[in-house]
Amino acid sequence: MNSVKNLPEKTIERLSQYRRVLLDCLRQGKYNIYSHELASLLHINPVQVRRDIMLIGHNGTLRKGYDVKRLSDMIGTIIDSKEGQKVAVVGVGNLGRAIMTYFQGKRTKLVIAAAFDTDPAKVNRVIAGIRCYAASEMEEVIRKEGITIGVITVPPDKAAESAEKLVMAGIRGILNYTPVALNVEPHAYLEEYDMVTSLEKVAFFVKNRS
Amino acid sequence: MNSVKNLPEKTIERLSQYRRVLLDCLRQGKYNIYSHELASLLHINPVQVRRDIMLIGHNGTLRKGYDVKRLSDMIGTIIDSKEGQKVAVVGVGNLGRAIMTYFQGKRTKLVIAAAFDTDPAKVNRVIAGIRCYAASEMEEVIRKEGITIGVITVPPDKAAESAEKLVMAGIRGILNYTPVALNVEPHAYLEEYDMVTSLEKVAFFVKNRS
DNA sequence: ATAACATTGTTATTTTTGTAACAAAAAGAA
DNA sequence: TTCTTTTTGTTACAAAAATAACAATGTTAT
Repeated sequence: MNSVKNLPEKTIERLSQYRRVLLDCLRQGKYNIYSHELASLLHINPVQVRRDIMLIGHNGTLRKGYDVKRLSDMIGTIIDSKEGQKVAVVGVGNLGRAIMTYFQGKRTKLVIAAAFDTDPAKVNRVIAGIRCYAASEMEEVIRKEGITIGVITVPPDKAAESAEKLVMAGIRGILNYTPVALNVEPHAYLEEYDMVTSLEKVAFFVKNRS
Repeated sequence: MNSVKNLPEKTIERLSQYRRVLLDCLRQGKYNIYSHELASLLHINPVQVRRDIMLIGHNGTLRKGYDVKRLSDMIGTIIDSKEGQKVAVVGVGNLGRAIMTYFQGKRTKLVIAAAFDTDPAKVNRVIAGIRCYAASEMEEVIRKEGITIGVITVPPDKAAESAEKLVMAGIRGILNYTPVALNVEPHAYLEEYDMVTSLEKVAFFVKNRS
């Protein structure tokens, strides 16, 4: 079977990036775009762009490139859920707030619906447009709101506990920003990102450049 | 040639993660670790762990695993620079502060030495232990301090300008957290990370799970 | 002492990802 | 019209990454 479910992981990442660029284009009144333009905006190869677009079953127009609106809609049908998905941010520290602020009114299909923290100064307040609940209410709120994705931005020592609570609440996907490897399989899809690793990687390549 | 410079990119990322786990082990008084333990802590395959460790020319002891201290030191010789490297954070918003706080006193070989912002309320103050300078002083401070790496955490519309300034100041590596693809080649090594893409990826896999 | 086991180190194989090559066809030039 | 150029769509190839297979060998059990 060659359906959308089998798209390569890297292609999914790039689709998200293509759409970001495409939405910028629309804002600027640009209605067509060539594969090589998309490619150079993202520092990748034009062939890869065409290949990705082929894989999702879209097609462009010879010598006119891709219709920006149509392509971005098409990407939407691939990566968005029809009814949208709700996201919870667990941990309203600097990083949590960064994400909440960043998403404010950005996507309609991926909405941050709740934040959780243990700090009484934050609980029951609205931060960056998002209601902050007590961590103890997590299961209840997640179920009631139908939240499917959790973003963990708590301090490292609270990470495992937060993940466990999310899983208990029936969460389906977790994006973990703490440097603690979580164990949530097979209940939830897990994506981990560690800023230190990224920075150390940059440092390594800086050091080893001729 | 099969030197350290030719290590696969993914291996570099994993080395950073191995070290993180190894340092945790040391703190907990665990002095030996098996490849399968390291692997399960990072959700990867034990063979990959052994292979990575082989590639850096380290070796363990049969049936005793790897010496935690020796291995973590060895990883240090690969990914750290002997004299260390200094990092600047450009943009002291929520995300910038998250990174500054996070690094406070963590690594000795990778030190955040300065932050930059345009907000007068932040300039010339010390935030999370780091001196915040005016953006206009960027070139001067970076050269004077010998800063080699820049982390960009400004709002999207300031991203290109910030990158340009960093390059002008002779920066060698950039970690870009804004959703704007920068063009800094061939002056600096560039690593980009977009939180929206990560979240959309999680959303996609949540949606497409059986 | 011998057998069974556990674990590393390494080579071989498979899978995934990226790139090159090129046919097809529309647009413009001669 | 016919030729050249440009750009897509697709297949073929190459590179990178991950996994499997297995030899080597020390350890424990019998």
